[in-house]
Amino acid sequence: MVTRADVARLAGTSTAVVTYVINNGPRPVATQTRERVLRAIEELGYRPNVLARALKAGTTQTVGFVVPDSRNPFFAELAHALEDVLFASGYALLVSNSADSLEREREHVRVLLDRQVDAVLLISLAGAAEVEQIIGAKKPAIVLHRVSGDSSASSICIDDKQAAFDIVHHLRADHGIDDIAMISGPPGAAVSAERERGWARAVTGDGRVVHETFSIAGGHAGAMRLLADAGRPRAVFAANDQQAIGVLKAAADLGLRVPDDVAVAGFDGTVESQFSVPSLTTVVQPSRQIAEAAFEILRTPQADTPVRRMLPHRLALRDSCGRH
Amino acid sequence: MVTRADVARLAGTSTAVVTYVINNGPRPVATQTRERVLRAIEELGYRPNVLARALKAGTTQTVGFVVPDSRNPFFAELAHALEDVLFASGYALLVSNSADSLEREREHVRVLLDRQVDAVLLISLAGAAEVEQIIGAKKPAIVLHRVSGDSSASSICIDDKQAAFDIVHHLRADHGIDDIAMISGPPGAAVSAERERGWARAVTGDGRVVHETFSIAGGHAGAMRLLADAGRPRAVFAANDQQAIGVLKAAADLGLRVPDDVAVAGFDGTVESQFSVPSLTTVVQPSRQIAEAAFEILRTPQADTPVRRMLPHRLALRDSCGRH
DNA sequence: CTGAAAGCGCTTACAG
DNA sequence: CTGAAAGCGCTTACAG
Repeated sequence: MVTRADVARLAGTSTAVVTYVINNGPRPVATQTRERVLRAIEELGYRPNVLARALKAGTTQTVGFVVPDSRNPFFAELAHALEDVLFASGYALLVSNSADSLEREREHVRVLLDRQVDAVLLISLAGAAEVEQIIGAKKPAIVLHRVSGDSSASSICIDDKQAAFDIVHHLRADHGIDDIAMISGPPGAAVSAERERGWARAVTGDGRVVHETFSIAGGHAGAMRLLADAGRPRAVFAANDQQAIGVLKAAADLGLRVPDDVAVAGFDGTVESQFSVPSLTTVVQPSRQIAEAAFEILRTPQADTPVRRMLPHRLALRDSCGRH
Repeated sequence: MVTRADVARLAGTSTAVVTYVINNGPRPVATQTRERVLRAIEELGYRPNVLARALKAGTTQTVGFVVPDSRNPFFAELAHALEDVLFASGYALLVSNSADSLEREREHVRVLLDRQVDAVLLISLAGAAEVEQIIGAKKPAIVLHRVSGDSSASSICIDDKQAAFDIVHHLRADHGIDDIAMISGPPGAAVSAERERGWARAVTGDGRVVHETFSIAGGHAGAMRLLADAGRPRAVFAANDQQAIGVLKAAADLGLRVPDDVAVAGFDGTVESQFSVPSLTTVVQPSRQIAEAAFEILRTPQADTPVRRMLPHRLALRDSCGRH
């Protein structure tokens, strides 16, 4: 392995000068010397050891991202957007799966901190208590969903409650459907709680809720229960697109037509929602902007007060509700 | 930040002993001393700096994984399985997206090597030429698809050609469909070339191929072209599940029934293939075993000869071909 | 069984 | 503008 010392030797300078050339500072280097160093780097095929730099400089240019399940297309889109934004600035992203276990979430945060990440992004299963761990380690914590008022973490989110209200209200007001059930996330899940509130407000308290995991299988199971009996609802609102896709499948299994027999709406706006059969009416979260906002926050030296950003959502009205 | 020196001071020992306790070696430590060290660690809430360890020990316990697109559910499943397997042994996974650009693929490999990953896993867009770069850096390279005979990389794959043959032959032999078109990947894509050969052998050379990106949109676009005209094929085999889901959507858009008007088969065996409407007949790749095999290879000190593992595939026969 | 010391590959004041 | 030297937080021969 070629090191800075090898380059310095070949260029006939000190290692400090090699560093100055590579980092364009903090001291100036004579043009001639710079040329020699550059040539030596070229000749040896030298590449700096990022680790050693990190140890000394105190920044790893690495960000951690803990999600419940990286296979969920929405989280995959978020992670992809983050990676893209970060890579452009020389950062890398370490993604961890909490697998719906609070214990694992905590462990992953710890491991990420051990690895000296510069910041931790988090989709927390519960109230984001691990955030204090991150703050304690003097690293920025950014939660990518709604947090309760007193958390010391920054957060980026859309208005989940309002968005849920909007889409459910659309079913009522524009399609005249009153009987709207909801498939929510696991009891206590931070992400779905607000969406449930928005739904409840829109249906003015009437309607069944079932709690399922945030997966296609969860949505399918929930829908099989909701739609099997005669008193089935005229519409189902699911807390995420994965569940909604499971609902579409359950309807097909039961021989029900969507949207004629039952209308379906999801939440997230993943690519697959555009191509499901039928295409899915859903709330679109601006994943790219969320990623960009996260990067912006973690780049700017933080004051003591956490940053809170609420981004706009939009509705995608498609075939699963009748397309208008 | 608490360091080993702080622990040593509080425990009244040298930093070496602290290391011996933490690493359980390589030197023995008296029980009493160990107790004192453990207590000091506890009291200070000390956590080792993984970076510093990596610099000295020469291993980062980090593995890189370069994929064309981490949002593709199959790659997401692979990455997830890898992360799971790796995490259990204290490793972390760094996922990068080559975004269908050979240049980006190369750049990502370089960046991963700069970050001193212990090994690079790769789904290569082309012939895996970057592999030599990795080998040159004296790191294990493991390609997660078929490689040509002379590569010095290890590889793990299924028999793509045979698998493609099997599923296409099933359509012919068991469903009596002769007119089977294929939607393949972009021209020259390493992953789809073998699948194309298997299809060609099964249809005995007859049938149209169109080349599209490995996405739902790609499959949709390809199918719109194939299925729009009167002389449309009776079945479409897509090079991956994403494309196949796009085909299902295109059929629905055109008012064609699947499988009555057109049968559809995919490749990969992602979770979404089980829940599409109709459910998708596909080749199932054993993602978990691929991940486990990869970890096994990178753990075992490599001989000079690359390891080649061919894992078994299976067919999932579902509604999109008539379910038998 | 334990400690003092060198060193992993960098960066950065400090002199000159 | 450049170099010698200390140090980031660890690990590991080498003595004792």
